[in-house]
Formats: sequence, C-alpha cells, structure tokens
Amino acid sequence: MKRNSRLSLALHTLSHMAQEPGRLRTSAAIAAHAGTNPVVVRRVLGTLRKAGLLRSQGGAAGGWSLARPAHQITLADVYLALDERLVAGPPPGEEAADCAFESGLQAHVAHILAEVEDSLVTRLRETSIDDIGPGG
Amino acid sequence: MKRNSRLSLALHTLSHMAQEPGRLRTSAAIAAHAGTNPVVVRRVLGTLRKAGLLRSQGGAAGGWSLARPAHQITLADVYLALDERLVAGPPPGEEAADCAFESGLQAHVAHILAEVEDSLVTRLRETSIDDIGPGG
DNA sequence: GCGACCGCAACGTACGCAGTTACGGATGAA
DNA sequence: TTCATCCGTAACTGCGTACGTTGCGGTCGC
Repeated sequence: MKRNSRLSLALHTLSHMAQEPGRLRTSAAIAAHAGTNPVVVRRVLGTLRKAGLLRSQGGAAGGWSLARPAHQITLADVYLALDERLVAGPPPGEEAADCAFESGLQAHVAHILAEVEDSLVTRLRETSIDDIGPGG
Repeated sequence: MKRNSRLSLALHTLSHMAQEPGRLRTSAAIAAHAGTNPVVVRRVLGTLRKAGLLRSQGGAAGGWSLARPAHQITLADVYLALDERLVAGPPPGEEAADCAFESGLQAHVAHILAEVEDSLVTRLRETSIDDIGPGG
C-alpha cells in the first residue's frame, strides 16, 4: 500500500461494517485490524463522516458506524469523498503557459483525463460496499 | 506541475520536435525552454530513447531528434514508455491479504482500474504528437 | 469523578522526485 | 592531436507529501 492507502483503508473498513451495520467499532479496533494506528483511522474515517457516509459517536461506548444502509454506499461515494483523483492531473491552479504548445497540450490531455475519470467513477458507482465479500 | 512533470516535459518537447523533425536539439536548449535543467531532460528523454521514440547523438554537434516520423508516435507511446501508470494502484508485489475482505476488495478494484487504464491508453493512442499544435 | 473514546493540532520520520554537481565517454573541428 | 561540446550516469541535496506518534481537550456513560 504505497499509494491509495487511504482508499484501501476506507473500503476495507466499510466492507466489514456492511456485514454488521449495527455494531459500533472503535478507531483502535479498526486500526488493529487494518495494521495501522487509531489517529490515521480517525483522519480517514473523519473525511467519510463529513461526506455523510459514516457516523461517529463520542464518549465511553462510542465508535463508528454506517450513516446509511450499506447498499446505498457505493465505491464511487468513498472515492469521491476522499478526493483521491486517481486519474486527474494537477488542479487548475497552474501558471499560464508561456508556449502555445503547452496550452494545446494541457487542454488535450486534461480533456482525455476528465473523460477517463468520469468513466472510472461510473464504474465505481455500480458496486456498493455490501457487494464485496470474501468471494469477491 | 506537481505530478506528471515527466509526462508534461516529454510531450511538450516531442510536440516541438514534430514541427522540425530534422533539427537536433541539445538538452541544454530543451531545458531552457521547458524551465528545467539539462540533467532532468536527459533523464526523461533517455527513457524515451530506450523505448525507441528518440535518438540521441553524442559529441560536439550532438543533440536529440525523433527516431521515427512524428505521426507514428502517439501519446500512448510516450505514456507507456515513461511507465507513468496514472490509474493503476500499487504493483502486484503486495503481501497476501490476511483478511478475506482484502483479497476480494483488491481484486475488484484492481479489475476496475485495469479496465480504466486500458481505456485511457486506447484514447491516448488516437492522438499523435503532430496532431497537437497551438490550436489544440 | 473516572475511564473510554473521539477531535484536533503539532511534531518526527520515511519516501519519492526535481534539482545540482561532478566525472567519464563520444564526437567533430581546428 | 588537442580541444570544445554534448550525452550518460552517479551521488548528493532540498522540498513536498503522507504516515506515524504524542499530547491535550471535549464528550459520554458508569
């Protein structure tokens, strides 16, 4: 897991939650299972909470749980929530190209990447987190 | 250019070469135009040379030139030569998943990513480096 | 009040990559 | 032959990113 570690952690955790939606899980337990540490889990899962995919409960008997039914959470939801952008290049904060080739090139490539990004999200939207189990 | 800087440099340089295929360009001149330095240019262009896209000539009147006609060099050739893998996740050198969910998940996601990667390469193959000019 | 848990901020560390310097090899002109 | 020019490569530095760790405060249940 060099890259995509956030996405992997998120999908892995959500897959488990989809099996027992009612159960609360602490960040410590999740971290132990995923081989990382609780702060990292809270960072990643906190992003998903802001996106409305998860709920966190403070206090003694606190923990994490799904914010809506598992079949209503798709891989695309997770991907977009984490703002991973596997495909896209740098955000449009680039300096104007000094050379005419640059603008044409960047526009052309950016257009292709945007198309591919869309197709990726479309494919991810076809699978929900309870479609994924030990069988694949 | 945070990421993709190698790809940008390569495409930019090849686009210019496509306009004057016979002209030899030194890494210093290319670096000056691209706003980087000669060693970086040689590193990137050296990869393209190994892939058979460019020729380099040592000595006093040396420099870089296209190894084959511009219309026979596609964006996909450059992309694959640089081994950029914009889409793909980690290479298959991962440790076996300790959890049954992991294997199913990784297989599922990897399958989708492979499909998207293929579609990206297919799209890139439709454009050659002399199709790109100041007009786009 | 106390323990367990989340939320957040601040640091240290590891890694990749661009940039830089340096040296050797190859080529062509004087 | 000598020299300048240019490529090829290795080694080092600096920077940005992300993970890992620690610490402190807030919240909830006992």
